[in-house]
Parts: sequence; C-alpha cells; structure tokens
Amino acid sequence: MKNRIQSLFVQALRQLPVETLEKAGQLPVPEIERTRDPSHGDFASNLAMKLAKPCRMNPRELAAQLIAALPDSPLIDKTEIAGPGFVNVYLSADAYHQQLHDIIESAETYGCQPASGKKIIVEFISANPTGPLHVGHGRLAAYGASLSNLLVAAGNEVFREYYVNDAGRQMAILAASLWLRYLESHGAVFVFPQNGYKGDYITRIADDMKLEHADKLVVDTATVFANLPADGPDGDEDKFIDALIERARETLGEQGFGQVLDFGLKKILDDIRDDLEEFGVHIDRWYAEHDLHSNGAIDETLKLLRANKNVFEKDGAVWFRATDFGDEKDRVVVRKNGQTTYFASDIAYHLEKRQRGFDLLLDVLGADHHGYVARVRAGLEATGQPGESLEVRLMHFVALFRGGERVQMSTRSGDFVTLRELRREVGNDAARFFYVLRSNDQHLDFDLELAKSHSSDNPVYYIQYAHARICSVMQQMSDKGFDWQAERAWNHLEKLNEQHEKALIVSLSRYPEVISLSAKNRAPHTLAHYLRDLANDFHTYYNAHTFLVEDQDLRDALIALIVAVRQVIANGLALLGVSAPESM
RNA sequence: GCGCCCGUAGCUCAGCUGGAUAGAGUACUCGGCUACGAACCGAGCGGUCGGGAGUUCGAAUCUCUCCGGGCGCGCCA
Repeated sequence: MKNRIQSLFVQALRQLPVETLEKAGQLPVPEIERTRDPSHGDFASNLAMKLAKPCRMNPRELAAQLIAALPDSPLIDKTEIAGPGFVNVYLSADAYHQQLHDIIESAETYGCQPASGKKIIVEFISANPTGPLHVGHGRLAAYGASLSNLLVAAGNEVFREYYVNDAGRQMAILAASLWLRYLESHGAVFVFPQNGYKGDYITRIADDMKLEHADKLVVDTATVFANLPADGPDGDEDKFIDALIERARETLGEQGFGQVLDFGLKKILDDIRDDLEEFGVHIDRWYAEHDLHSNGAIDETLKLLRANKNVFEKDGAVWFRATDFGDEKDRVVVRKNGQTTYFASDIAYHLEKRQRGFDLLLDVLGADHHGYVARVRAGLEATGQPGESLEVRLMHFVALFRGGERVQMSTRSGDFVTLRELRREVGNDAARFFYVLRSNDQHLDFDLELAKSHSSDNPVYYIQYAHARICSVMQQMSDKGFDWQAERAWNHLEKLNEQHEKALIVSLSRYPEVISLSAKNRAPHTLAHYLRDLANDFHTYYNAHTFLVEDQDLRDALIALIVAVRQVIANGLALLGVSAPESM
C-alpha cells in the first residue's frame, strides 16, 4: 500500500510546474510514512518541505502544487496540506477493503517481498563444540533463525551456517578432560585439572566411551601424571593442562588421542544438533574448521596474502598487515611454532564463503567479538573482496537470574544453565519469543523464576490467544450451521466501516512494511512488537463486536476480517519460530 | 589509555532514512463476563528522552563534549 502511494507521488513530482522543476534540480525519492495520528490521514509526505530549500519556495505553496499534480486514484479519498507543509493522504474505503482481499488470497505468502536475487549466508551460534549450548547461545540461535526467516520473506536467498571450531587448543582440552573422566570411570583417583572441562556432560560422555572402547584407552594413572608441572592455584594451570595434553598424546598416540577427541566432538555436536532442531532452528551446513586445514583453504589464503605482500615476519611468526586495511594493529597468522592461528582460519573461511557465491556474509556474533570485526574485514579486503560484503550483528549478553539472583555461567566450571533446561522450563514458544523481544544490542535479563511463575502473562500467549480465539469463532460458526466463503464476502466488505474495523485493517496493511523494515534493520523485535500490537487491536475489536450475526452479508464481511487477522498472526509467528495454536 | 555498544515512565523496553501532542508492557487505582474463550477489554496515574552545547523549518534520533554502565584490546578459540 505504501509503495502504491509512493509511486503516485513519484508521478506527481514529474508533473510539477516547469519553473519549479528547474529550481528543484535532482528530484528526490518521495518519502511516504504512516501517520501516528489518525487526524492526519493515513499517510503523509514531507516532500514539500524537502523541496522547499532548493526551490527557495514556501513549503505549503509547494505542497499545493504537489496535490494539484497528484494523479487521480481510486485509492485516495482526499488530500490536505497540514502543519509546516506535510501532504496528508486519506485512503478510500475501497483501498482498505482491497487489502483484506489481498491477504486472504495471498494466504501464507502475504507480506513476502518479490525475489531480490541477493544471496546471503547467515553464520550464527557457532558455539565451540566443548559443551552443550547455554542460554546465551539460545539468544544467538533464536535471533539468527528469525532473522534468516525474515530475510527470506524479504526476497533474499538465505543459507544458514554453523561454523564448528573443531581445531585448536580448546578441543585438545576437551579431549584431555574426557579421557581423564574415562580413566576415573575405570577406578583411577586423582585431582581433576583446574582448567579442565568440569561439566557433568563430560562424565556422561566418558561413560559412553567406556561402553564403546572398554579399557582399550586406559593407562596407569601414575604414568599420566608423572613429572608434570604444578597445577593451579599454586602452579600455572595453563602450563599444567598443556603438559597434560602432551602426555595424553604421547601415551595414547596421535591415533588414540584423535579417537578420544572425535568421540567427544561427535557426542557434543549431536547434542547441539538435536537441541537446535527441537528449538526449531535449522542449519543448512555445519562447516568444520578442520576442513579448512585439510582442504588447503588456509594454505591458499596464506599464499594469496604473501603474493599480495600483505604479510611480514617478525619474532619468528608471520604477521598480517591488518593496519593497512584499517585495523588497529597487525595480527599473527602463523605462530612461531608453525601453527596457523584461529584468525588465519577465519580469513580463509570468509574468503571461501565469498567463493561459494554469496553476496553478503552476515555474521551473528556475541558482543565480546566486536574487536574482531575489523580484522576479518581487513582479511577479506586483502584477499580481494569488498569490505562491505561482510556484515556483523553483535548480540549482547543474556544475564540469567534466578529469583532476583544472578546465575553465574561458565562452560568450564560446569556451573551454567543450558538452553535445553531453559526450554524445558519456559517452553520453546516463550523462549523463542522472549529472546527476540529485545533489540540485539540491548542486554537481556532473563529471570527464570519470573519466566516460570508468570509464564501465562507472557506476551507470546497474548498473541497466540488471539489466533486461538479466531479459530474458536470459526468452530462456533460451523457448530451453528453457518458457512463462510471468501468469494461471497468480497461483495460486502463495504459493511466494514466502523472505527475498530478500520484500525484493524490499517494494522493488517502495515504487515508487509513491517517485514521489509525488520529485515532491513536486522530487527526481529520489530515484528514481535508489531504482532503484539495487532493482537491488541484484535482483542479490542473482539470485545466490542459479535461476529456470528444472523445477517449473512454482514457476517461474511466480519469473518473475512478476522480470517485475515488470523492469517497475518500465523505468518508473523511462523517467521519468529513460534507456533500458532488453534486452541490453548 | 584506545575502540565499540548502551543510558527514554517506579521497573522492563519500543521509537523506521531527523517530522506533527515521545509510546507499549508491568506495577498501582477504578470499571466491564447471562456474549464467539475474562489467558480478554476499557479508563486513570506516571517523562527536563543521563547533563550541556551545536547543526535547521523541526532533534529521543545527527555532531561535539562531559557523566554513568557493559564489553573488547593474546603467537587463546
């Protein structure tokens, strides 16, 4: 609707008096916006005020010229000049009734924009596979999934990817932790490393490993701990865990150690996969960092950087000249010990995404990663890619409270609340909705007690209730022996002329604009707030009107309106990954 | 110290590329079921948009500065 009004203004612009056009020079794209106050009509344009300066004319005078130039349209009832020079547009009743027709005919595609041809890869969550997802990852998952859905609705081709950090020290620590728990399950007794992963899930995986490998990986405890440096808190816990990993590699051999690592990795990834699937979060591809090493992508990237003279050697390490591309300092890509850094993998990974043909690389990351945005962009530019092809959305932290008290979260200590626990407590729908209710750059306080005890006050139920109520009306309708056909309703939509009805149709007609805006701003919360408002409009209407009236013509029209409401609620909730129940 | 983000009603937060009288939820005070679901609706109360300066027809929004809070600044991932 907004687009149609806008195109009328574009035409009007071209029809302005010649002397005005000459003064205006380059013609602007007219901005059309919804009015906040119904007494200002339905849409307003500030075009006259924008033109006033270059034309050196009175904005109200310009507004009059614009109105005169505006082509006749059945959509517009009347126009007026208001305030400093706004052009207010009042839509015709017909224009609104046409909306209902569009919604019901388009059904689940209502609100979707035409294909843009743009290919976007959304990388999100990408939590290290060293333990189950926790509540912080849940927010990344809910946001990334909803945003992906929105981008699809806005006409983009979207690919959802999870980057698996399965190479590097953290994985080695995981393997060592798992192996030690496995030794414990065979009766070994020792003090667990300060820096090991201490969560219960490691013990459970160790038990599984015992079932599969029996005692094949058991080594005498004294041999394992012989001549190791002191662990924390008195010694150095980092040195200790690294030495322990080295010992594990020696005693088990690379193959045995690899077996332990792969066993743990697979178990944890399976758990994450199941968890996300249950949460309604689909991943198209799990991209392993390990593959970047084995398929030569990292070597290729380094070769490219060398060829472009973007690296130098210092202190035995290889550095990337990130400062040449706007980063604050140069970064190591190959360590003194010959190993490539995580950052090297990251350049290779992002370059590879571009090579797969994606126009936009959209990363959803925790806010603690903000410092790394500049260097990855620098890496992309150095490898010949446009810096704008990378877009990063940072997600602020979730602070978890239990009864007003802050819950500490740390994967390492095992003292944390998992996404799975959260979902079990508040339900998938409430969790999905709550997570995206706030803007991504806003901290989120999630109080478990509150979410549990007041779960029926949850805004998601308010919206779902509107949907269920409409389904219930439809049920009652057939119970009473009435039927409803869309085709019959089209002839009687003019009966929808009350204020509540108009307000409701205005809300419905805004939906496509909300989709565009939410997608453009990467802001699922805009859609969440819209749905809440729409549900409110409906509940208000519901309380003031009876739908199942005897007059068939009127009833057909009334039902058409609420069927349209049901459709838009269902469409919106689907994008947020929330169910639209027929009863609750 | 440098960089990024945040500061809007008692509390939790919306506020689109600058637009007309800054909005929701919650809390509190009233009122509404013999109705298609009261998991609902309506009314009221509540603000110097952190402070100050600037840009202009017009600023919560843009610029500068100060104050307060979060995060980051590894040859970790």
